[in-house]
Amino acid sequence: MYRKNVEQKGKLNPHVSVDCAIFGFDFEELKILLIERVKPTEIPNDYFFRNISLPGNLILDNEDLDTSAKRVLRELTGLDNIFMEQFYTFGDPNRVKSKYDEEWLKSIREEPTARVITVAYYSLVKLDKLNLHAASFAQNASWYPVSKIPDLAFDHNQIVYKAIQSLKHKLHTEPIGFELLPEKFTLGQLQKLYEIILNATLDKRNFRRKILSKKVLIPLMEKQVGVPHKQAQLYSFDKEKYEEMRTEMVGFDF
Amino acid sequence: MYRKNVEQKGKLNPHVSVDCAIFGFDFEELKILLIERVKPTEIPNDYFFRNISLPGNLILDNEDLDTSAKRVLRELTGLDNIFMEQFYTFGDPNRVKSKYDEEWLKSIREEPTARVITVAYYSLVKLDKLNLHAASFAQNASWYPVSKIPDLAFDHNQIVYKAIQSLKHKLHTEPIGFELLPEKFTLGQLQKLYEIILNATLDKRNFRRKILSKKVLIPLMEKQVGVPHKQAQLYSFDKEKYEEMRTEMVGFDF
DNA sequence: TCAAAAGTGTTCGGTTTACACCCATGA
DNA sequence: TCATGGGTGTAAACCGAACACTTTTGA
Repeated sequence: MYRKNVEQKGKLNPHVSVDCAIFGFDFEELKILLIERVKPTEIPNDYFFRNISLPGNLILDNEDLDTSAKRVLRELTGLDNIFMEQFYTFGDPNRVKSKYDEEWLKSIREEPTARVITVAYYSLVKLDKLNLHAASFAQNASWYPVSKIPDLAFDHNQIVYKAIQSLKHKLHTEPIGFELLPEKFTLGQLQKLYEIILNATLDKRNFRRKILSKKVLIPLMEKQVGVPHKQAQLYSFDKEKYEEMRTEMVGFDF
Repeated sequence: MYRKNVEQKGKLNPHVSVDCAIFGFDFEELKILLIERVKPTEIPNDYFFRNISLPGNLILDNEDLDTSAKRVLRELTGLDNIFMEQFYTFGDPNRVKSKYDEEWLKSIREEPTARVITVAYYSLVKLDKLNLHAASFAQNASWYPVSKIPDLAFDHNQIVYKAIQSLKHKLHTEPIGFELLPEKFTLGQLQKLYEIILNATLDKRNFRRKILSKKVLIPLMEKQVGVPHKQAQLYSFDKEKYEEMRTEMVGFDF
């Protein structure tokens, strides 16, 4: 059914796929969205096997790589306009690592033995925008803390590792943290996000000073409600202003 | 002949290529190595056309992407152990931009209309190690200043642009400048390299202080000779020490 | 009244910047 | 002797790091 769904939209290119490392932040941990497929197997005394992997798919033959990655995201999350960036391409001829991988490919691909290279993207989603029960939210997708990622199919553990590296690096140089937070957020939430992704503890006063000095946060006329402590000022990210500033100056460090 | 030469080594994968942006530095400018192929054409009154492009080739079917890029480099320059890094993958279905591109593909490819996505690498070579007259230095390859790059085949102008961006970025965060200089170099040469690649002027005293404070340059017992001014101290880059330091600390800025 | 996070300034030390003159060499 | 790049120190501005207490709220 999955295959059919895709084929309606064009001819699959059996040689190139995209895989997406989709990150979310729940104010506690950095999470990654993985899909699990269960398939009966012919191996005796082993009637099912689990195939946990990154969401991804073969590209369509008339489709740009970015478009393809966006499609994978939309099919899985129902979301458009998600922050997304290509970070690396994996092409080890031995990417298929186990008998399970082979079995799995046989069950979903027209050309299961074709060599496939995969272009990997990471993307950042605002969890509050995501409706996990949307009809479009297909398959057995679930969020895993990046600190507890299981054994994945193919070379996906390696891809996830590199995705996290790239994310960390990007967080140092561009204001992408906001992509993981709701439109309205507190400085405390932002700080926690930085601390968790960078795996460091930051000084509250210094962090606030630094972030506010960038002049890309808009303080809202609104405060947090329903928290058992002092209500924090809410801010939103001024993307337009940031884009302006970025074109003017070089090296806008975060 | 070119095709045959490659096919001896394995079966070509007609869907994926690698392209290499090879940079060199002659103490004056940053240069890039481009190849030019001239082919008779059937277009009336237009008996030849020029095809200037990045060196690149289809990958072999049993070959890793990095290996493939190394092969392209070795076939062209005769050099092994060159600094090399994958920076982006280009997969626009309309990468073939002109009638010339189509013609060219027809003359060299088994499947000239197949869609090809290309994994792009940049690499840095020490010009003094390169023997332009080596037998292995095939085809009409020549160095172009990056400030004067002609119209290239396919989407290669775009690839070059992104390669230069990546190189600049990398130069800020890692000591890759040494890869473009001879083993023994002066601080003046190093500074000039930074100034040219980053397109900025740097203060001599501050530059020296900063570079020397990293403690990865070994002052040699040797001075420049044959220059019509004071002879400069020669240095070499202590790669081992740098690797050590890098694993210990994070964020070794250049 | 308690727990939990919000909010707020100052000091210190290191880093970055700006800046100018004499030196050694080959032509 | 001239043109060319090599080599050097210091002061001021700036930036990052460290650090502690009061406030507001809901439970």
